Amino acid sequence: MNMENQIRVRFAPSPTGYLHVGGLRTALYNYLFAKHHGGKFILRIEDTDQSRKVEGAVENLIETLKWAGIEYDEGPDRGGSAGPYIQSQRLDLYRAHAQELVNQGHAYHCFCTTARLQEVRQKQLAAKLSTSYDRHCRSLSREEAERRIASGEKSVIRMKIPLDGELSFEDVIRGSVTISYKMIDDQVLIKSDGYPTYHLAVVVDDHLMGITHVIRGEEWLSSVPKHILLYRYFGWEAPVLAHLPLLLNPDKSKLSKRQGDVAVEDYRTKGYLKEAMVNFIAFLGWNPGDEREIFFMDQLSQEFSLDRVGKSGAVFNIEKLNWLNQQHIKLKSNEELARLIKPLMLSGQSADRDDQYFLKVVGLLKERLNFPNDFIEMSGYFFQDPDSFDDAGVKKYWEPETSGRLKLLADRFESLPEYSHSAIESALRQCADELQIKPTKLIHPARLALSGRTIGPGLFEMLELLGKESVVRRLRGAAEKFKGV
RNA sequence: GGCCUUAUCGUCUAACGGUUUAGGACGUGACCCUCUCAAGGUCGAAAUACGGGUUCGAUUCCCGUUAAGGCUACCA
Repeated sequence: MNMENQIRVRFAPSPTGYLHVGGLRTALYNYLFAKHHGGKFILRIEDTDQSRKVEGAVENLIETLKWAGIEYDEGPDRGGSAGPYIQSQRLDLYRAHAQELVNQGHAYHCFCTTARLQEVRQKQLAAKLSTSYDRHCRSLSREEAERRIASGEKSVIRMKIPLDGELSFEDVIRGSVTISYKMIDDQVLIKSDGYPTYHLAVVVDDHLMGITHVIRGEEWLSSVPKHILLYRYFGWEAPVLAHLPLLLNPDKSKLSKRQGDVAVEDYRTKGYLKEAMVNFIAFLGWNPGDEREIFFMDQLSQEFSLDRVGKSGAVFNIEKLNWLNQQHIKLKSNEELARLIKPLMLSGQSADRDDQYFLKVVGLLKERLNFPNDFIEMSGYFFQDPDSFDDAGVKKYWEPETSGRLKLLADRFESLPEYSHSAIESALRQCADELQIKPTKLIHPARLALSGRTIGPGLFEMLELLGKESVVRRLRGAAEKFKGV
């Protein structure tokens, strides 16, 4: 592979707290695109807004990406040849580049106060005009600007937008887009605190880091002209652009916290598998073009292509996520699933049983799990005798003769020379036969006696796994307990 | 308000002018399987926002309307 032509993409979140599911998708698409083309995926932290900085957010972001299996080749904690990967550590770079723009006449110092800016805006609003900076300082001479800076006056650096004309650019997903310069403000490049704005930093970094493709959310589409203009001012080649459709609430508004969880970690703590999450997120805006639905990360990277990314926003449909979660649980081996479940259990819940037994319980309950967590609530009776019995179940299944029947059944099981699934089943059916009742008259009460519930795995699998001793004990115990019913 | 973007079943989407009675999946309804619950299977209801063009032929191309979303900060 030719290094010159190697594809380099990046995910550039700002550390304002948690990783948003929309951010996860952006990261995922970038990652998949890089992997698919044998390129590099870079993580860059965009922390140029000091007021929005959140303690621990970077670590949290990194941790969540790693959980999802999105590994980056270069980033804050990994290093790389294009570092540093945190924008607050690159301030000199932005200032130097902004100065270059000033020197070339593509940008200028602006001394307008916040108060004046607000006043201008108020007037525009009152006159029902669209709000924009009135370019008050654009005509200041270099000499005057130098003088005011020297005298200690605060300023920002703004880029010059052409006064008329328009700019067209190509987006991989959206095709050709044209925006008139009249609609664009003389954007602030360097803020009065010396930090760059997003627009300057993103262009400088993407270029310096050799980014070939910018894949990001649609909310950036409108600011592309500013970026393209900056590339031109610097004499750089702009990367290929791809603006992803947004993720939506069920009511089609932009996905927000009010209508459900938006933090990836929330889904993680709820017990969604990373495989399900990745599979689901990948399909929000992309599909393989055929009818396959279940995908793992490596298949996704093999097949991912920007050509198959849609243009319209996608509702985050939790029902489908749930289904995918269930599918991925079923696809896990008992061993894998057990590894996920074990840490969730209280130490006493399964401590007295060996791993083989635990694994078998997992296997028996796997199909019934929507979340790994469900196992805890479902599996109690596999580890200790039930201490409560479903009232409605007792009422429904327990007849006056039932206790006697279960005692007989217990006797039969006890004397079974070989305690296997088929032996258990034929013993029970034979028993029912002798009692001249249908097997279900034994099956339902037996399940109740063994588990305290009316729902659960097949009775014979359960009986076998529980073992003769505890089955006999539980049958007799329940028979005694409910003999007066 | 202005600018930009988008528009196929409730939801995610397929169909890159004709192979389409618009396909699949989730959800939903019925049925089957069955010792319960799941799982699985079968069948069903369910969509091209609207109006104009272009074309022999439009879900697909163009225009308009409508609706939704994004942007409109010294936030990203």
